[in-house]
Amino acid sequence: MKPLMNERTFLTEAFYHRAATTVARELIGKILCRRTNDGLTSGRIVETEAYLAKRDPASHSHRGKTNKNASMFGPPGRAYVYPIHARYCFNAVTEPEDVASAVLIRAVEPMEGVDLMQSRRRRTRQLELARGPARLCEAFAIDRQCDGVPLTSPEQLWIADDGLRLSRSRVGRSPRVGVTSARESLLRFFLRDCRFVSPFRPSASANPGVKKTQ
DNA sequence: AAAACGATCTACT
DNA sequence: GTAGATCGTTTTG
Repeated sequence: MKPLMNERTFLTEAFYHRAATTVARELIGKILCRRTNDGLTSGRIVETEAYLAKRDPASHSHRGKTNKNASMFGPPGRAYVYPIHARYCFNAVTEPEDVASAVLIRAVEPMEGVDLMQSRRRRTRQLELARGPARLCEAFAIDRQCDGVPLTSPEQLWIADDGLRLSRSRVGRSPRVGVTSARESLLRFFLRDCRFVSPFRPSASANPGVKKTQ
């Protein structure tokens, strides 16, 4: 496990202050880091999905600001964490304040704190530990208390850059773009342009719950 | 206070 | 590939 976590390389607000699709693509290969009383966990981001502010009916911000999606309307570089199906999903807020776009982190490849992750989830194969937006939240102990926390300082939750460079062309749009709900089925067009995967994504095979659309 | 709702997961074929 | 589980949160009566 080679790359040492240099906390001075964390991404700052300027990184997130750009188009959600750009941030989604560039987050591939970066390192999600989390520190709790239990210790440090980190992992390579291998799959992301942008949720656009306007004209994207799948975005939680699409029908305006509410208590629950408020942090999406806040400044970029903060967490938007939101409960679903008895678990949680983690987003990084992007673009200027009030635009309300965000990037969902869909999968991470565990690096540090694997034992801790395995104790938080039930013992699972390493590549399965944090593959899936709700799985990674469980592995990293991310819940509603993280909603709104800044990602722009290496304290409890941040994203680091260890210098790995993936060529733009190798960061592809997801070949498995699909639908996970009836509502999402209306959104194939958007998904096609908003999901990104790492060429080094673990387990190129099944992604449960995702159906083919073509 | 009860019911409905998920940007999902697991187990199993 | 899919059925059934899951439970915190919001919505409804």
